[in-house]
Amino acid sequence: MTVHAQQLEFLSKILLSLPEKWHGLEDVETRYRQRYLDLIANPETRETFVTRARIIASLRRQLEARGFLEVETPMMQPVYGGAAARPFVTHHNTLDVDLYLRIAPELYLKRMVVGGIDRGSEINRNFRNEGISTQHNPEFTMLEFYQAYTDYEGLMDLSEELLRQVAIDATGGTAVEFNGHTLDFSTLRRLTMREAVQEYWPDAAKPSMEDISNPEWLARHSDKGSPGEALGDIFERVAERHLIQPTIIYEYPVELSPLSKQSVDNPAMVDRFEIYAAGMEIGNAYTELNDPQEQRRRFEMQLEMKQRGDEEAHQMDEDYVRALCYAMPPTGGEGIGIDRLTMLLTGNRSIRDVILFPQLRPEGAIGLARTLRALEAEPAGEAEPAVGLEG
RNA sequence: GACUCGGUAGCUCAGCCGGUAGAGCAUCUGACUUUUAAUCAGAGGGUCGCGGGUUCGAGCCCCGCCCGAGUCACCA
Repeated sequence: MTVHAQQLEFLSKILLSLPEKWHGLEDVETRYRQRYLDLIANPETRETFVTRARIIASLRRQLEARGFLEVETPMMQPVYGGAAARPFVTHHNTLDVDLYLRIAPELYLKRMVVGGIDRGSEINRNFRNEGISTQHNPEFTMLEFYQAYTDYEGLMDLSEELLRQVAIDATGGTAVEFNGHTLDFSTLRRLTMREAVQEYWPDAAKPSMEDISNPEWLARHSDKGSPGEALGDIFERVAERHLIQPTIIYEYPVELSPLSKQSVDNPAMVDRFEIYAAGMEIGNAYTELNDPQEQRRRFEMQLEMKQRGDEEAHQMDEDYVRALCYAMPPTGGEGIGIDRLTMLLTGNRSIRDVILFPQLRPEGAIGLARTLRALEAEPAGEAEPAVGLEG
């Protein structure tokens, strides 16, 4: 084919050479630091972010169809809460107050429920001032949704429906390849935390369910201060990494769950579950504690833990307790980590591969000024090809 | 924070026993005119992550540091 060009217009300058086409850009540091090059050179990177958008759109569509109102709550909070994590601190000059970047939107979304918005959701960033790993970025995206007049069992069913459909919308089916495993999102297996400890106990001599409820047995197998914390500790060490297929783990110890409602038949446990897949926690849900007096006691328990040196213990949130005093209906609430879910549905093993611009250590001087000056110093005839070719 | 691995041209990488820094692609120039990474010829392109040390001589050996990845710890 021959093109008879009558005019040629340059749209933009390109001053640095692009990565090679055949191998693409493989250096992971460059891929993260200069994501624009990664997107240009590696089509599969672009595809990951297209899929990420489909995942979020699917969740939005499904929640909207069920009557959830999408809202936005503060990212800058005078009191941080809703999770156990160290926060980032910033300062507002005019008000002269320190504010925390939120570690979770939970307490505001439940204030919303108190106000009569019975179904509400939020998809946005949380910030946690903690380690960076293949599963942790300091800012990450969380879907949280709250539904009045349901409980954690209702949320188990809802979670199953949401995840099955989001897998279909993102990948075309419910079977997803991840790290050598085929994950089946058509159903969620349900196990109690104690059942999981028993099932994945490493020795042939498995503990009985009575053992796993026995404070002495728990104390023997963990150095944590309370039976509940010990159970959580043992579960994480024994079972968590084996939870490859999407699984619901339920019945959590009350010590680990200051915002969850206690089980009717066992006050040591709360009506809470987490969703695991590929050995990762991707969701967390519970029947919300809606008794203001009990909530105040739980916060006080957290304050004691803080005084004993637990940096991640919950702060007292007086206004939240005040809100509960106006009555929060029985409510179920859930959070799903969008980044980790995207990892699973796109086959990426690092959270950095599903966050467009992940957090990295500062790069230091780039030294581009000299390069640009050198290019400018070149003779105009070489640097600027003729424009306006006549055919 | 600990351990392991890595950092050489724009990109992907090689570099032996310590002896003049290489290839392919990309870029530029010329030729060619058959689109599906890869036609031919030629040219330009390097603070071998940074700093010290050993040595006649260090990309290579030693020490320190920086950056990254992975594993572990942490992240209930």
